[in-house]
Amino acid sequence: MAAAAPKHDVFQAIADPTRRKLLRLLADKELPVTAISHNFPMSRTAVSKHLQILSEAGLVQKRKVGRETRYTLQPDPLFELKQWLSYYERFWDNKLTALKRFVEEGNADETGSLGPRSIERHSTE
Amino acid sequence: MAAAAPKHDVFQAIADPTRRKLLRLLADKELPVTAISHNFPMSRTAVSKHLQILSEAGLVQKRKVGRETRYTLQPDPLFELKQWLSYYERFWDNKLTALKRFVEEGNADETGSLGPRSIERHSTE
DNA sequence: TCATTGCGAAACCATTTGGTTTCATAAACA
DNA sequence: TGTTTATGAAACCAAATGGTTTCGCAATGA
Repeated sequence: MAAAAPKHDVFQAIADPTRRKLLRLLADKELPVTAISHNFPMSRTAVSKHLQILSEAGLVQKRKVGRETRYTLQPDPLFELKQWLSYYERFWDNKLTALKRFVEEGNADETGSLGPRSIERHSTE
Repeated sequence: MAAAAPKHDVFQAIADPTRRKLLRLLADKELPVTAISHNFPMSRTAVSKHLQILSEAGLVQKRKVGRETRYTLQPDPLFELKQWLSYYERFWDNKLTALKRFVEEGNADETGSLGPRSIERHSTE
């Protein structure tokens, strides 16, 4: 047993926009590497390496079928993220009204890469 | 507008364990750099650079007080994380919760993720 | 059998990251 | 005034990251 500490954790795995896009892509479908790579502006090998990282973080499952390796989402590790995040929920619960307005104004980004300057700084002090 | 795209986004900012620890530390307290750095096994300068990255991601606020620079948590950008994560909740949620959310959201809308109403407390507390 | 397809491993490269030490400067204090 | 304190900027470094191209090999198919 004694599962060796994985080299890549969930936080690191989702830090890269390509890998976030991969997770979305594999959320419902099971796809082989080459098909996956057609969705990205980089080599198949590069995509394959991203898939490896996701695999090390436990975020995707691979299955060999003939000469193909098919990948699909394995969402369980994301629960750790959710737990981490839950600590901070109390903070925006307080500001719920402000955030609600923000979201309803349509500022939410849907690209998955999510532009940073997301929420304007209200000088709260 | 025209605000130059910040170099660091939330996903990248929280990828580093030191920075996650910083967020926790500053969650309730407002602290100056030197005091903060006492909590970490690295130089003050190194901590300062982490704080800069968090600042660029909008996750901390700095305030100059005399010769000190005091930092505190600015949790709003974490909401973006929650939004991203919400897409995957259906995978680990039980069917009842999923149905509940579906009903509460009225339906899948623009982001395909969540509207303000889905800000809900989770059992994690 | 032989060519093709799907894939990972390896070697390589440029850039980023996370750390260091040193230095300059502004604020506080004796 | 002169000294100490708090901090950021700069220069530097090793390692990690994200990409490439080349190669080998197993599975498929003509």
